[in-house]
Amino acid sequence: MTGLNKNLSKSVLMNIRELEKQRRSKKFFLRNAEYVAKNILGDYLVLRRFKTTLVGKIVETESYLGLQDDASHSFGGKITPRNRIMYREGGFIYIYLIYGKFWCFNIVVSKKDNPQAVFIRAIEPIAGIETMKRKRGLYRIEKLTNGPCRWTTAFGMNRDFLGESITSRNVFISQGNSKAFTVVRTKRIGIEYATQSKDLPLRFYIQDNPFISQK
DNA sequence: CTCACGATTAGA
DNA sequence: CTAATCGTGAGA
Repeated sequence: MTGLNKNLSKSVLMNIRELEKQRRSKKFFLRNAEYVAKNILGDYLVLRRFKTTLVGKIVETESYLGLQDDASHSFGGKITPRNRIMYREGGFIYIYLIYGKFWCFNIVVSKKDNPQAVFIRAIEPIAGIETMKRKRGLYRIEKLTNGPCRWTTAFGMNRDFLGESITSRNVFISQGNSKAFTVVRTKRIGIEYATQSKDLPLRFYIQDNPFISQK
């Protein structure tokens, strides 16, 4: 816990201008899903709304490769009203409801008609923590954002964000100021239905980060 | 129109 | 371990 508190207080020193200066460009999201998933670890997800700004460090991601990946919603070129956004060029939000109550947040990446996505599985809370606690109805920080639908709840992410840009003034990714960590690579979680691709090592996380999702 | 189910979570 | 909970997508 001591180490965690130290990290948090250090990060809070960042201000919004600093974050804006390092904002990831549209061009960055034209890269493939593996590249983006790996390289946004340590980056900051920034959500500005009304008076509060929520910031979280991205600590766990998965890549979904699209056409050839039977775990992906766009496998085999499938197009539905829900996943249509995946077929646009990278830089948009693909968010969907799961189990009737949770929201899964993805960033569409790669070029138009190459429907790849990066799934953000966990973040470390950095700023706006009181708001996150309130939205989660939970006051212990350890379980605030350590899961794909826990952090989206903490950030108030929902269907309103479907198709929105991830490079806008109010919603963006800011390049991390330190990449001094080890990246662990494993197979993806919760995709047992995918017979061919389920064991591909497409999940990435920051080693020893306390906010990695529990299996 | 019907109906099975999910890139999860909380709670027993 | 299981229930929760509803939009989505496939099929009739």
